[in-house]
Order: sequence, then C-alpha cells, then structure tokens
Amino acid sequence: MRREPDLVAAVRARPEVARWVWRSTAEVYPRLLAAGVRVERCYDVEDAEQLLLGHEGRLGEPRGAAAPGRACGTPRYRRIPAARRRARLAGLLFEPRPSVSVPFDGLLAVYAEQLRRHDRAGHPGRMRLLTAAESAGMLVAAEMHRAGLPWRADVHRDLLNELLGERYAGGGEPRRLAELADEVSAAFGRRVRPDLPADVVKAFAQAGIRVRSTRRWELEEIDHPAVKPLVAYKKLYRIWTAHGWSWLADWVRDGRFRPEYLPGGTVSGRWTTSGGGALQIPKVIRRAVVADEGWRLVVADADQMEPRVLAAISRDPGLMEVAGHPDDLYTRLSDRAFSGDREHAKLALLGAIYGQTSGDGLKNLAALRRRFPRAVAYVDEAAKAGEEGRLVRTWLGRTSPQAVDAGEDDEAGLPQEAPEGGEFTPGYTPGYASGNARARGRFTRNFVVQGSAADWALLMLAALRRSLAGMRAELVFFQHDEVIVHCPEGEAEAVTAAIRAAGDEAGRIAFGPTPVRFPFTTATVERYADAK
DNA sequence: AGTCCTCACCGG
DNA sequence: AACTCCGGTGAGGACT
Repeated sequence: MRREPDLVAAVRARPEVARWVWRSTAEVYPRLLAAGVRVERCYDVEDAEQLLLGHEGRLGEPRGAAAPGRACGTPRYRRIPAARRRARLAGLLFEPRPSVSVPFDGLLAVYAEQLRRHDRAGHPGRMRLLTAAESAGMLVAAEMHRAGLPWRADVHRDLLNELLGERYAGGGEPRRLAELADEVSAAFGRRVRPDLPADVVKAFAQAGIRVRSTRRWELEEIDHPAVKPLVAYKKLYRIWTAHGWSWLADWVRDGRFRPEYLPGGTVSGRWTTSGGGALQIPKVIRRAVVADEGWRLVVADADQMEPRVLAAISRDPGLMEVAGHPDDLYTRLSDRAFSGDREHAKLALLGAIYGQTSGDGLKNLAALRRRFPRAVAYVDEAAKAGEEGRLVRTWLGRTSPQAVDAGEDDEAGLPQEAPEGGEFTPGYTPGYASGNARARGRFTRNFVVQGSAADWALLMLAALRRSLAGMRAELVFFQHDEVIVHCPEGEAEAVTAAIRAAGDEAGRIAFGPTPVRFPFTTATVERYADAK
C-alpha cells in the first residue's frame, strides 16, 4: 500500500488502469474532470452498497436527492424532517460527511465483501451489470454537470418579457400577471388573489359553484368568466416563480445550465436532479436552449420505452412481436387487438402498467389480457407481490423498498395510512408505507416496468458514452428516455447513429437475446424547442 | 425567525 | 376520459 499525495497526479500517471474503485464518484470525479482527466470505468462502492442493501431487503428507506452523503448541506437536505433524517442515517454504511474519510483497508474489505454479495444475488450476472451500469451513470452524471446544457440567457429574457410583460420597479408581479389577476377579480366582482387556492375556492363558492380544488383540469370544466384568466394566470405564474428571472440568475452561468444529476435518485432507479428543476423544464422555455455557433443539438427520444421494456421482461410472444419493429408500437398493437383504434390500445397498455382503477382503460384491459396474457400476468404478479408485502425487482435486480410497518415510533413525518378504498390522497406515498395494500400493489406493478426501463436507460447511456469518447460531441442532458448531445455540425450524423446503436445494444445487454427493438426519434436542431 | 405542511404546477 | 405511476420546486401560511 502506498499513499498518494495528489489524486489527479495519481490517476493521470496510470492510464493502464481499466477500472477505478472508489468510495464515491460524486466526491472524486469532479476534481479529476476539473483537471482535465477522464476515466473509462469506475466502481462506486457507496452506490453499490445501496443497491446491494436494497437487493438484500435491508433498505427500508428510499434514496433520493436528499439521501445523506449525496446532498449534504443542500437546501433540500434541510427540508427533510429530523425524524426521517435519522431513519435514513440508520441504514447507512458510510459516514455521510465527505470530510470523514474511510480508512483504505476498510474500503478494500467492503469492496471484497461486495463482490461476494453479488454472487449471492438471485441473478449474479445481472446484479454485477446493475452496479457496473450505475457506476458508469455516475461518470456520465459528473461529466454532464461539467459540460452543462447550452443556455442563452438573452433568449430566455426575451421570452420572459414576451410571456410575462415588464417587471415593475417595486418588485412584485410582472405586468401580464397583474392584468390577469385584475381580470379574475373583475369576473368575481371582488378582489381575489389567484395565487391563493383557498381564496379562489371561496370566490367560486360565493358565485354558487362548489369546487373541490383549484387544479386546472377541474377548473376547466366550470362555466364561469373567471376560469379563462385564472388558468392563464396559473400557467404564467408557474413560469414566473419556477423558471423566471430569479431562476436565470441562480442557475445559468457562462451560457450553461448545470444541474446536479443523481443517478438512481428515485426508488425505481430513475435519475433525479437537484437544483434548477432540470427534469421539469417547461416546453416554452426550451427555446432558450441553443447550440453554440457551428454546433448542433442532437435530441433523441426513445419511442414507447416502457411498453417495449414490458415486452422484453415478460417475454410475451405477441407483445415481443409487436415490439420487434422500430415503427410505432401502439399502431401495431391496435392492429392486432383493438381493430385499429390506436388511442384505446395505448390507454389499455398504459393502464395495465399504471394499475388503472377506473375509466376506459379498464374495459380495454380485458382485450389486452386475452391477446397478451404473459405481459399482463407479469405486472399482475408484481401487483400481487406488493399487496402481500413482498419485494419486487427490476430485470437487473434493483429492488423495491421494504414496506414500512405502521406503528413504529421512528416514523414521525412519514405519511399516515391512506383511507379505505384506495382513493387518491395527496401526500400519501405508497412506496414508503404499507397502510394501503392496493396502493402498494400499484406501486410495485409500475416499479418492475419503470425500473427495468431505467436499467435499460443506464446501459444505453453507458454505451453512448463509449461511442462518443473519440469525438468532440458531449452528452449534455438526460431525462428518463431522452438524451441531448451537443456536437459540431459535422458530427451530428455520427452522433445520431451512435444513439440508435446504443439503444439496441442496451436492449441486448440488459435483456439478453430478444427480438424487441429500442428505436429513437431523433432531431438535429439548433434550438431544443424545435425538436418536437 | 425558522420549520413544516399544503397546494399546484412542471416533466417523464 | 380521468387523475393512475415516478419525481422537483416554490409560495403562502400555520406553527413553534
């Protein structure tokens, strides 16, 4: 064993190393990137620990943007109630503070034991693939943060002026919002604050209309002159508060928007981001995402990712046949089982994946079950497991969190039991509590599909990262089933080909030999908004 | 003054 | 047609 005084020099001096094993990519890799050093592969011990603990059923708490060791010191961390923070800390192997170092021989022992724990997994090969893929994802996350999404602040400002109007000197609402608020008040015949739901509900009540909430879809069913300006206000208010001038000041520097990506930030393995709401950029704001001079954005969206993943993991012969072509899956599905009605076919399939409880999807589910019995049985079995309190796994082995038993005293801050009958309750989170078996069933039903899709996406990113390595092109954005690559115009064609290849390669590696295809819709554009 | 909760929007 | 799955974010207001 030897001590190296300088991380960057130590890594740079060993180009022959095939894979770096380290405690935390998020802690180490940004320092390397800052010095211009990239590594090909790594093994993130702390991330693997989370995945292994989950697989072993020893993780009752979710990982998230606020998980200790990930986002210490961020505002989100402080938002978590103290009782929950304690519960999270209890399941952690490592000290959450980056400043507390793990002894080197301790790390080696943990790594060696982790290798043995992979062997004991239900599918050791898949489990090794999962931890390797997520480690690759950690590299991608750090590199994307460093590269940043090209963002034109001037275009964004023009857009805000156009949508919201000028700001008044004293602060407060911009002109357009103030006008809409006046229109709302005029329609009610009294002063009403459109940003206060309680005020709006009261105003409608006085007008003789009872509303349960002020959600947009509910308001739109009401016939009242206040509805139109109210809905318009809510849309613009959202842009003003979440993506307005202060967002611009907080998050855009030197023509780049740099969110912090957290691979595996959700229980299902989807990524989250921290800061700037990077995964919720409104469509209109995407006009501000503009490629550099002479460069292009290659925007690629995986087509019907979740149905294709369901075909691959359930091995349903009929659904694999439908998903075995690159063209629109729902059209083929409707030709087979829904006499050409694409919308019904789509709703039925999504309803099966989401565990729909009412509506048209339920009727069409019967048709789906007749034609694609193994696919429906796959998600039904996952739902049954959840209802009975068992764990479910994604294809590669990411495991649903343990249902938390109701009644334990360290649960302060966790949502309480949902009401009988499975009604939707805002704030109730089925993944974390066991109060409602049916809600838990919907969660596990969706988990196996959404999570396996996240498995695939991770492998796709890793494959894409490898093929971009020799180019100037950079991955600059990733959102569940969508990637953006920023590249010189001349590389756009090669990048597009690389993305398509990565999709099918990820399918083969994740799911083994399968006829299922994983095509992308791609667009080479100068502005993100032009991709759709 | 700081913490916590609710509401409602955005995205997939 | 209805609000089912996974999330982040900010504002307002009640509370300590």
